[in-house]
Amino acid sequence: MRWSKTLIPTLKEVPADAEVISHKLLVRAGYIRQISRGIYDYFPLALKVIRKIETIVRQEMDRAGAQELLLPISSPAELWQESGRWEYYGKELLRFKDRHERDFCLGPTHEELITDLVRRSVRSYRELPINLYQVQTKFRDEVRPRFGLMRGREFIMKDAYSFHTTVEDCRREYDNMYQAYKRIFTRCGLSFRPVEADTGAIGGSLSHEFQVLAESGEDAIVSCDQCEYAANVEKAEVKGKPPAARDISEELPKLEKVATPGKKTVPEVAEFLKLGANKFIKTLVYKTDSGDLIAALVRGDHEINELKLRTMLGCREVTLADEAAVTAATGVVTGYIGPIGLSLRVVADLSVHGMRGAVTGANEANTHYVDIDQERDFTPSAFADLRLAVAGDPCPRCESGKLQSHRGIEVGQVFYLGTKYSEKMGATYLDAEGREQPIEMGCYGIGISRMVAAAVEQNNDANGIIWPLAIAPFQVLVLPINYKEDKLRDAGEKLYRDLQRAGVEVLLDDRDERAGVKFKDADLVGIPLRVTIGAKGLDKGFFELRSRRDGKTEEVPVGEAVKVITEKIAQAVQG
RNA sequence: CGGGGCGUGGCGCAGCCUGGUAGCGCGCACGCUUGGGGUGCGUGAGGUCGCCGGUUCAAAUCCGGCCGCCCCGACCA
Repeated sequence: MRWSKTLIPTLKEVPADAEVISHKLLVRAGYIRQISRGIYDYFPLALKVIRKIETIVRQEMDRAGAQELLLPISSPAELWQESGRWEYYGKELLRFKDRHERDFCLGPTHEELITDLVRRSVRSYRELPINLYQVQTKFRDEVRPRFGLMRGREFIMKDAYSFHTTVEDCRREYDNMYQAYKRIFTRCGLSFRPVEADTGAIGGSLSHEFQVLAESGEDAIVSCDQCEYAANVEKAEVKGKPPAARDISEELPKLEKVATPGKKTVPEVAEFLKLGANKFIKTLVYKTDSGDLIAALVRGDHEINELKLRTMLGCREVTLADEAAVTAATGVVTGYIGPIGLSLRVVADLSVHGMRGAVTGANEANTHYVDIDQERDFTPSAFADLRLAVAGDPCPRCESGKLQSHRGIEVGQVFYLGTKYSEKMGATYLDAEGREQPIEMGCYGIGISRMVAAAVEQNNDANGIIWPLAIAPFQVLVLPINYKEDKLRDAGEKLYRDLQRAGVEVLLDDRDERAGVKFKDADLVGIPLRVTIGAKGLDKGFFELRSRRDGKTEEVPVGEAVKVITEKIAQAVQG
């Protein structure tokens, strides 16, 4: 393509509403423009990148045995009512009515539609397994869209759903998809890590996320420095230690109350009593979705993982209770709550088990207990792994490993769903004995538009974007320095034609702009290879071939340019 | 939803406190100039100052309401 005929509205100034680097660069380099919060236009270059990613995704999905189809973006409420998600999904589901006042929504994901499709078209075990996928726009009315393409409300996603007769076969497909995903992200040139994940609103019991490692990532993940274990912190298990053995002869100090006027938080009381936060038992009162208040205990230097708490309590939601509710239920102001003599149900993290010499609120204002011996002074209704994993924690899988923490951008997720949707929606098949059975399901998503942002987060410098070759909008930029000079223009036009003929994806900067402008735009836009055609070089019979990534420039004889470039591309695609 | 910030030509901003002619840089158009990292000079076009209402002789500026956008939190495949 010709630059002069392509809409690439580059900007000199950083847009005021962009925060992360990918958002800034994609806007500045003329790839995207915001139309409303979390909703963007994709300019021609952005669409090229998206198409490149989609192509890789399609090739690997097809190779893995999946088939592509296309489901509608809007769907009637009835299907969502069947699965229960019309209520469950809440405000994130964008709803509207048609002219007949019938309820509809824009699909945030497509389990309902695909399950409906399969139940109406698959009858026999002979037709299974099957894996169906689509690449399509999704809409989620996110509470807080942000960071450009990283968390949009409208975004492009590849979603696949597989259907099986047995759990084993479904697990086999899960692994098949896991491997396909590794190939996809590798081919796209991303540095990523698969991690164990929570299943969230989709449901199911086994899941991995594919996280692109980047500082700006919204997800915190931990990984073992010795073994393969890696998990989203939401999910990361914490290995509990059994309480230290008791020395019978040891004289334990008695439980005692101390005045802690006005000191409410762990850091405040710790400072006041000159004790480490790890001597504290933090008591947090949560409200469950059924309205119950429960107290959750965790060691003072740790944080409660609300997901673990929710899972343990078997409820959909837990929120920190507000102060008024806490005081109404316990008669104590927050900050001085403690498990000893508390009227609420108490659950405790393993870190609290067997604590001695501990400090916690005494359930009376401005007072804390000190020298608590957990086993002597109180017994929670249950101990469980309830805290957030942190860097330095022992690995839950291997003997000697320690966890490290990273930030990641979730670009893909695979789920084992089981029969959650098939049972609710009556998606069944007849087995060899003629009995009706619910279909086992898995689902597998990739955030295509988010991958664009993730790729830029991982591949940029002070001058702009540096696309991995596999997903770059063009492989080569041909840049004649002065388009008014016939010699340079002709050489540029010829190379452009020759490269196209050789199957290279090439953009020709045929604008009558000064060299500096073209160079700046070239760096910003991030095409991996640049051929600079200047008078000095051309007189000596060569072009300059420059790598956007490392800035290295080599002189290539005019006659060999196409060969050198095609070789370089072939080599990069392979490697 | 809670907290904070912002809304003035296409983009980035000043002006607002202390009411009276709407300004700067970039970009854009034209001319000359320059021609290997955003060239220089000149001329020019382009703005209901987010919207509605109020105060006032007079509102970008003061007051009220609403809308939009950004950040933090809650939320989230």
